[in-house]
Amino acid sequence: MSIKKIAELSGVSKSTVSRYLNGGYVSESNKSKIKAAIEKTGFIPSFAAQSLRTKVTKQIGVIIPKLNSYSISKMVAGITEILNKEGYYVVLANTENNEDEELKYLSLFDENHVDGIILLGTVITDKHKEELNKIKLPLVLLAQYHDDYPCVYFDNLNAAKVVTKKIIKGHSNPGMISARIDDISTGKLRQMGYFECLKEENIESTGLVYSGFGFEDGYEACKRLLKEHPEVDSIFCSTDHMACGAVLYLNQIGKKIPEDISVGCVGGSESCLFSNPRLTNANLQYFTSGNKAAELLLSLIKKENVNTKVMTEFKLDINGSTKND
Amino acid sequence: MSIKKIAELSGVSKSTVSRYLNGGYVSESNKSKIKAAIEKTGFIPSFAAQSLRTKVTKQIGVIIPKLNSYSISKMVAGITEILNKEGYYVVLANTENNEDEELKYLSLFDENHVDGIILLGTVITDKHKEELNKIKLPLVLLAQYHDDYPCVYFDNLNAAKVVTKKIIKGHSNPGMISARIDDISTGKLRQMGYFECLKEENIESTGLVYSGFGFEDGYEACKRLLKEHPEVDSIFCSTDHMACGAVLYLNQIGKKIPEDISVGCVGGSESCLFSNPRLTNANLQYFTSGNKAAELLLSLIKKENVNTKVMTEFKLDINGSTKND
DNA sequence: TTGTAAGCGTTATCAC
DNA sequence: GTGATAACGCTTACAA
Repeated sequence: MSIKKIAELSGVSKSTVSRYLNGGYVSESNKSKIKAAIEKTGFIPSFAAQSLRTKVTKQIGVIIPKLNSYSISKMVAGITEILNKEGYYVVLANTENNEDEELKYLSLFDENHVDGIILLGTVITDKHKEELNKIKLPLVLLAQYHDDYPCVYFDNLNAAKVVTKKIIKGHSNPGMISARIDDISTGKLRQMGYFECLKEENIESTGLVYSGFGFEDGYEACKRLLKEHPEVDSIFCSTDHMACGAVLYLNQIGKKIPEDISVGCVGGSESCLFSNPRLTNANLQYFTSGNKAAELLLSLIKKENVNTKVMTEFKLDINGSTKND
Repeated sequence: MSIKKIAELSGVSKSTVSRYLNGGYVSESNKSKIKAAIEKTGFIPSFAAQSLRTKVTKQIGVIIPKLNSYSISKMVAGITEILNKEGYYVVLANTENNEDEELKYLSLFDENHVDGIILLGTVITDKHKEELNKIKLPLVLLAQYHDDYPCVYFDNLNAAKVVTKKIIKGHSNPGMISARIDDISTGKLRQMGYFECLKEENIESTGLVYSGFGFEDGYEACKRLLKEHPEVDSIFCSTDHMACGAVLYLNQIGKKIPEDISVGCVGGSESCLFSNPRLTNANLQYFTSGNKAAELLLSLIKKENVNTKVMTEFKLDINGSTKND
């Protein structure tokens, strides 16, 4: 089925059908003839022919490092929500944390395959920069800040600060379970937030231990923290998964949360609800950030003049793991 | 940049470049000239022109009801793993549980936009069947069984049966928290599995309550179950989220798991690990099922003669919420 | 308001 | 082995 067939069926020329499809001048009588023919045949214009001709694909490339985490799923969901609503298709490239794959898709997408690109949460290496600078298409970085490119990112520092402030209420020996600081967002910035808060409140940190991102890692880290600093009575964790592990350990050794020890984290995934008690956390609102990234990209595609550095807001979600004022 | 430019740069014709790209006859000397030109320019063939000409898009449409759940994320991850590896792009359509959207994407995709379609876990209505029967492209249903279409689905009944068998070890008053049975996979089949097991083991069910899918729902359902049947000493839950809620309630009222009461479920998401103790569950291996669906679709595209009804295997994951033999 | 014709960047056919 | 040339299905000047 093609525009040519529709033209024949309705007794007009190809161009008239094309004009009908694209909202150009068509007489009422022809309009109805064409409409009838299209409905009868279920005709849908060829995507390939359209984009070959117009250089518009109505597709957006979304490059993700992995699809297994709550946060990434939510961001992608937020992206698709906006994009599908606006008539765009989302082309998903899952790189499984493989930098070369990332670069491959970047250049693959750039060659008229899509109208814009969203690159999700990877470390931007020099190789990336080299490739990114070649990109001719509008591009948005999501979940990471970078001076040189449009981006949507989290307020990691303040999120950490606000949670820390909450967990130390009614406690005097704060501790932290931190992600490694070579991870800027999750490690460094959140740790900075913790220390900035303590400084403002004029309290010393009692102890800090490093931990991997997993639930188990948090469990082990908590054990270590309490062994080294048994007097710790509040724990701020870089991520929710770690915090869940910590809570499990505290439960197992009979600590009362939040009476004996309070816990808080940055994140906001479901795991915060599954823990007992529920975790006080700074909810990063991943879904919304996905929305924002999609909106920013659409603005760039439309060549609108917009702010290309978008920091998303977090929401302090107060639950049973911290004392009330 | 186009094949024509490359031809000029390397002093051959368009067709020779095309042949080079597609592995046809090209002399060694021309090969190296063309190779050099392509490398210098970073040329990538136009996706639109290729698919207009060949009718092959190297894109697969994946239609999902939502992207917010662990199971769907995992399945999509499994799909992208295989497809990206095979050089296909995944075009994701998120319908937000909207049936009309689903039908829209089905017909949109069918018109040469993609080479095949994976439709993920929705109820197949009559309207769906009407639309599905129109589809000319290869199509695979994932996470649901249907007589009329190729599909990859879970062994819900046996998964439930095996978990039930495990939780009743050392207990004599089984109870169940069940999803509503109008949901065939999650509700009906898993309930059937529970009862089939009890029948084989010659035990009566002490009590059954219905519950929504949420964590909270499981919590409330567990409360109800124990109120109506305080003697219940093992609980089988249709899903992991429900089970987590149940475990939380049991912890709160001071029941010892698994000594006083054992708990198990079908599912296998992270939440099973976050609960205390960890939940014995039938892991449905969502990721693998995504793999399988992608593989089946690729076989169909290649017109290979394969079995179009694929039941995936589950894995009994034994954890602290049930007694050992 | 409509139709003709050119062209988007490929691949496929065929003659050389 | 190679190069013209037509064709894929659409949009868009331009002419009518």
